[in-house]
Amino acid sequence: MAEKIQRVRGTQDLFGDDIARFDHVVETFNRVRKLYGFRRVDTPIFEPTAVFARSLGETTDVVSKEMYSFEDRGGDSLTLRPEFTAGICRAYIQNGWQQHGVLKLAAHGPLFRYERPQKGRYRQFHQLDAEVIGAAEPAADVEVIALGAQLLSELGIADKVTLQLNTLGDAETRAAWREALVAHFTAHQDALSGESLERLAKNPLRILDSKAECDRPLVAAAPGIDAHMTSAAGAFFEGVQKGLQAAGVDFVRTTSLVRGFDYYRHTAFEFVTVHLGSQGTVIGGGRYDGLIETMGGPSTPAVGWAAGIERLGMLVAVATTDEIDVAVIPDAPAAESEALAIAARLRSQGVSVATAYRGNAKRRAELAAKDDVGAILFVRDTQDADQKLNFSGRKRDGKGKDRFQRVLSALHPTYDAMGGTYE
RNA sequence: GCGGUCGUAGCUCAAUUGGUUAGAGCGCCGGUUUGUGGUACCGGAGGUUGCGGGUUCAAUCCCCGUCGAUCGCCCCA
Repeated sequence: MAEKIQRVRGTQDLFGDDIARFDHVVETFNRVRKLYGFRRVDTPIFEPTAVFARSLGETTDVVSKEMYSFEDRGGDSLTLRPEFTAGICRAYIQNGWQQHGVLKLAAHGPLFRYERPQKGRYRQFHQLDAEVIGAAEPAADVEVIALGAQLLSELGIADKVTLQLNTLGDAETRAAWREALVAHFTAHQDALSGESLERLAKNPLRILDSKAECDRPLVAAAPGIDAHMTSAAGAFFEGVQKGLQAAGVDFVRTTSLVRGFDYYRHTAFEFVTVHLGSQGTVIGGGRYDGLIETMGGPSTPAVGWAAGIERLGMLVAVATTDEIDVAVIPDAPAAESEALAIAARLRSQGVSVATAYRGNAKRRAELAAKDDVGAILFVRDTQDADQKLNFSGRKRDGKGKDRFQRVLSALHPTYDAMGGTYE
């Protein structure tokens, strides 16, 4: 045998229970987003590298180290999308979607990041995405967050997840707060962990969610954003909080919740769980009023979130596999073609049918049992109409009579008699 | 990128301080049995113990490397 080829590191082959969970999450998302009027959008899986490089800032580590970038045959630098937002913004700008006024968009699909895989973190992973583009009002933040909350609720995992909420203020607030943080941590830099010392130079806000024990007291003593908040930014955050309360969405103010990039303004939020180890964020989002302008578009306010499908899938109860209504089994080889005709008839009438390709009736009944079908319809090789069909309910779930009647009414009228058992 | 743990039939796992021919269940294939409510019987195939090197009379077991999985760190758009 030739050498085995294995899947690329950090990718997954989804099947069975895994893909059932995956589908359940996506289907639930599609149902819920329609309740909020979010329209589907689908943008390319790869884009010019500039789409992501420009949105993130050319020099950041994520751009240089964590993107799947390559040259195509024409020599252009392309990148497999590491996020939805930048591609959607590119589409918004390119297609002039301002014409639609406030746009509420939903997307889902694969994303790619070159990272060390761990639980709930893959190199090809999948997200749900929701964005409101063109609205500067707190009500937009409230609506996207409420959408996320209802999604979690309908997935049956709301009790496992907490909404953490914070504000990064407007540009003025953020700059003043950042300056105060740098001053504070610089004054105590000999007490900082080595990692936080690096953050102090590169990304001081990130010190706030440091996991190092020695940083705790310094973080606790760090200046909060509230003292530096402009009245406009304070009013905005107040509006978001009031709106969430009105919408019945519980949240916890989490002053350590920050974002790494400059285009983020005002609201930042994450739905987090303690059930998935260190990769506990299942939905993360915020307001990014500065992004579209940074990418060369008109100054456009926007807010949105993305959710990890794999992570949500790990939290949901096992979705039941697609149940088959009935297995049609010929009792003898001579009844095979009649069984096929009956199966075709039932399927055309909306009854799902399992058929086996080989084996005697006993064997096929065993296979049907293994596949968890709801009932078995035996087809006998006989001219006696009363003995032709035998229906046997298999499951004690109280739906036996219903299955029997569905099968009976879906059969061709020439089958006017059927023996057997059902509940 | 850094550190810990792990890697044995298709799957889940065994195998005495390093010791003979690496086992079981499930699954798969074949047969028997004759009909069906998650459970019958008999048999069979299937492994270079992730891969490569080293130590040893002898390695699934010890050492090094590598690939992969997993947990944490870094990062997190």
